[in-house]
Amino acid sequence: MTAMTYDDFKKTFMLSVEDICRDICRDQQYSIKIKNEDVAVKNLVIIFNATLELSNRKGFQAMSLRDLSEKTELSLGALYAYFSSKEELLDIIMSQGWRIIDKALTRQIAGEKDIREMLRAAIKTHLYLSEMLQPWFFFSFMEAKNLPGEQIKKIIRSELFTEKIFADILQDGANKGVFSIRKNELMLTASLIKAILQDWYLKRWKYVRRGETIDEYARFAIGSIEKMVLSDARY
Amino acid sequence: MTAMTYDDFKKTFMLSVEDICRDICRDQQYSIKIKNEDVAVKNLVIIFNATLELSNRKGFQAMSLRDLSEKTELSLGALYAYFSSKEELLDIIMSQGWRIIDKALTRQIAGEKDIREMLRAAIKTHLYLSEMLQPWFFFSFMEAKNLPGEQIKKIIRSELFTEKIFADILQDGANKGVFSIRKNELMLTASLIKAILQDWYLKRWKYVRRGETIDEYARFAIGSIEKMVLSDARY
DNA sequence: GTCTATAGTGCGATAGAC
DNA sequence: GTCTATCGCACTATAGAC
Repeated sequence: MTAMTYDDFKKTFMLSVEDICRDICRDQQYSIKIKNEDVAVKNLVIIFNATLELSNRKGFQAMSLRDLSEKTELSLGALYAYFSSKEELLDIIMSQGWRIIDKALTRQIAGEKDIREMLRAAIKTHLYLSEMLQPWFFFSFMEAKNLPGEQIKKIIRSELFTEKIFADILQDGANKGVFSIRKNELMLTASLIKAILQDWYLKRWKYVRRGETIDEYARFAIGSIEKMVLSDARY
Repeated sequence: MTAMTYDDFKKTFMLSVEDICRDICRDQQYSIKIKNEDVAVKNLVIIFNATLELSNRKGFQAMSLRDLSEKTELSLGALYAYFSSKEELLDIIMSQGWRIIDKALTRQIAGEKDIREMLRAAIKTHLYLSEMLQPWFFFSFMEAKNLPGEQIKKIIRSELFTEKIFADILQDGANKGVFSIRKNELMLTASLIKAILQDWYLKRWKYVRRGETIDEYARFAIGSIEKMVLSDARY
């Protein structure tokens, strides 16, 4: 587990986007009018990718359906067979991301006994997941404030949930004497870890430009975080 | 210097927004039609604050001039006496932020001799500046990708410049044996410091909700960063 | 200097042919 | 299932009264 790389992660957790799109097609709550599932899935994948790319370049609001029509090579009318409004498109994309995250985390077994390994595994899982879904993570961070109230609550809950995972590991480690963290700095430390993990998908352009890989970043992040939290008795 | 608090910083570097607006009024490159400077400055302050507030809630693109008109209690026609287009408004707001940052950094004397104090001063200066201009920093991060090419380049240059400041301090400290940083991890460490500083203005809602102050955050950030970079010989 | 009224544009969304 | 053509609306921006 310790030596898990991004490639290992992808092999284990890779969920084909097609499968997720198939789920969405069958979901009664959306109004996808296409009956032929293969056609629907194929085009949904195209639409999602195009939406993320256009939105991440100029913002979802600023992306017109005419832009999307051009990029997907589907007419305006055809697009409306896949969603009933631009807002529903946003909704489907958000739910698609949550579905993948849920599935990935469900498959992730919290089987680590050693607290230090638990922290490492949590860091890697979060980094690798955000790498796999980088456009979606970037999108949901950037568009968060424009989203309808229900979506924004989900994002905040997710932010706090992730933080809680780290806070619990830190607390556990502190109790066992493995970590040394001031009592009133527990949440701050968890936030700081989150900030480090988030930087990878928010500033990906910078890291890619320097030729840094996700595995190098994970290694560096783990090393830095351990320097902060491991008790000095480690030597 | 070490014990500088946010209040000290504000007293030393506080630049009245009014003064910056006065600068902007006199700037020939903008087409502000109001001749009475006092009226112009007063309303510009109102317009800037309203724009930042509305944009940070729902995005600049999504904010209509009707929204802005309502919030500022100025009519649509009146607004156009202060800028010639929505894009120019964006331009003026960006330039207003840069002006304040330039002035603040110019006043900041890099008088520290001790390398450890230099790192602390740099961290505090960046945190305090982003606290003073939090809505602007948040705005320019969130709207960066929607901005015209010239503005986006300026933001990227600023990101890399800040990072370079930290990289130089780290390199200097490493040469002197005060810091212990692997050679190939210098830029990663600088990026990590930036990420920690950035989290304060990006997730301000979270920290404020928990009742954490900027001074506590600064203290915690300095402690954490020093744990990562100080060589073990410090004890 | 600020207002109201409106011109002109491009958007999201729909209708109906194929 | 996909297309073209078009409706109605809300936006940015302007004109002209006060």
